[in-house]
Formats: sequence, C-alpha cells, structure tokens
Amino acid sequence: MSKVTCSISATLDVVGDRWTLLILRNLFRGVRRFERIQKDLGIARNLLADRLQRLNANEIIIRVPYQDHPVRYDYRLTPKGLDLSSALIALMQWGDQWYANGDPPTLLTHAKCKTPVKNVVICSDCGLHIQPKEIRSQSGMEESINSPKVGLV
Amino acid sequence: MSKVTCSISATLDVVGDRWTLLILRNLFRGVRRFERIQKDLGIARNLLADRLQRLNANEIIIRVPYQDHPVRYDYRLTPKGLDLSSALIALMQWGDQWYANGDPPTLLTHAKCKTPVKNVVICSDCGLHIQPKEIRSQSGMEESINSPKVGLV
DNA sequence: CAAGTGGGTTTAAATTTGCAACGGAGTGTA
DNA sequence: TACACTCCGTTGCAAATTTAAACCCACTTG
Repeated sequence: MSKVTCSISATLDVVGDRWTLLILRNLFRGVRRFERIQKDLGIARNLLADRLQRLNANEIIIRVPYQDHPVRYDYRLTPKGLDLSSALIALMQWGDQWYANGDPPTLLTHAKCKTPVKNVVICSDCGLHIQPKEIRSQSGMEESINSPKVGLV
Repeated sequence: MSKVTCSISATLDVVGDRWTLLILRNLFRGVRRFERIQKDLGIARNLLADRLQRLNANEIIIRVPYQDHPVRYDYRLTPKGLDLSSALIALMQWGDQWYANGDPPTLLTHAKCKTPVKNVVICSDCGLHIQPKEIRSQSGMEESINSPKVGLV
C-alpha cells in the first residue's frame, strides 16, 4: 500500500459517500440484514448490495451466514468497523448540537451509569480537553491547523 | 424546522458529500482562499463554488472580504464550523489507525504540551473512557446500539 | 499594453444514482 | 398440488450529479 497523504481523505475514500455511514449506523444499532436495512433507509437495493460488498472488501464488515438453502447473511462489524464508532458519535453529536433544538432524537448512554456519552478531544499526555484553537497540525510542509489569530471569523 | 429523526443523517445532509469535509479540512489548516483550495484538492471549480455557497448558506463558513475592486473573500469557519473539528479528528484518527501503517501523514498536537491529541468517547458523568460495546442507544423504538452479545463478528 | 491572478460560470461528456422489474430458493397456506 | 410470500440480490434504463475544460470578468503587475 502506498503512502497515504491525508488520513481524512483515506477514510472518506472508504466510508465517505451518501449511504455508507448510514448503513454502518444501522449495524451499530443491531440492524444487520439486507431487507431490514433497505426498508429502514429507503436505499435502492442495488446500491445497498454494492455498499455492503465494498464494506466487506474493505474488511469493515463481515458476512455471517444465519441459514443455508438459500444461504443468508448477517452483516456484522469487524474490529475495524467497530472502531468507526467514535467518528459516528462525533458526527451525531454535531447534528444534536446544531439541528436538534436541545432534543436529540437518539441518546447514547454509558451502560453502567445510564448517563449520556460524550465525544471529546483530549491531550494524550496531560489528559485535558482541548479546544480546536489549541491544536497544531504538523506534517510535511503544511500550515498550522490554525494560523495565529485568524482561525475564527 | 421539523423534528430531526437522526442526527447522523442530519449532519450528513449538510457535510456528507465527497468534497465538503475535505474543504473544511483545508479551512482548519488555514487554507482559506478559492484558488488555494482548488489547487490543493484538484476539485472542479464549479463544484468548489457550489460547496462554498452551500457551507455559507448553512452558516458553517462565512465570507470575509480581504480586498475590494474586485471584492475577494477569505472563507472562514464560524463557531458552528469550528465545532466540526472533533468529527474531522475522529475520521482522521480512523484513517491513521487503519491506513497509515503507524506513520500518520499529519500529526495534531496540543499547542502547549506538543504531544498528540486524541479523540475519545467518555461518560459525561464518571468521565471514564467508553468502549463501543458499553454504549446503549435510546430513542423512539430502536434497538440497542449493540444487542447483547452479537455486536462483534 | 500584454500577461497573470483570483474567482467564478457555462457547456457537454462521463459517472453515479434511483426505480422498477425479474429471478431463484426456499417457506407458509389452502 | 398450487399460490402467495420472504429474503437477497441482479439487470436495464432513465434521471441526476460530477467532472473537465473552456470561457469571462475585473483587476494587478511588468
């Protein structure tokens, strides 16, 4: 595999289309069969077939037979697929924040505490929460993620 | 605004196309002008014009003139746009994890400590890190985000 | 004045999508 | 036995999007 130049675009190449993340959302929620997903999303059947194949090829999901004659499959998340949960949660959190008027359509809670979960960016050393403007971006020859004092409107 | 039924799809309606998140990535990195963004991404000019207009209409970016005659604009993130940073970081982190072979093309660090930042899901009450399987999903009449013991392959 | 730059719009071709119908291999019902 | 129904796709075609490339306008620079 060749050197990737941007992990965001690498990710979007795999899951960055109109439907894929919504399909994954359903898998996270336990909706794992073709027919159920199709009905829930209203996605065209050919597209769903194509997306599932692609996710399978990329090892984000795996097909697990639940019957023979004819063989029918559950689509389940692999560890690589499960690892997308925080991205999904981050997207969901933004939608909650800006489009739900204080009434999130779905609430994710910590199984033990029953309190809501939260997606945050922290410093891997000091462990503190970090604001966007405290972040520096280091790569080949690109600018900082926020050039000094001009990031915000 | 009508009741949103899924914050993920609400978010994807606004930023969930092939280019929009990549444009935003550039804005986060300080690349704010039409010509620079177009050259960096190789996006078609008409699409870039369209996406910037749409982001502006959705109040994710704002146009700030930096000269008159002719008036030319910087495209800057609004607070709503800045708030997408954690989603972008989550996507980037997944790409780093699964496609960078231990060598992330871009490293985000905490300005103070110089150590890498990390996107995590925590419990808003106990503050502990949460694994995907510890999350419950509560909404109208949908299943848990992970039905008992069948989530993983 | 000619060439270059920034920021688009227009046009036509290539690609993707959505829809509806079809098929095959069962199961359930009468 | 016949008939309908379910699940999981595939196929064919029309409609919508995306793309590349050319064009345009209003300066700015040499």
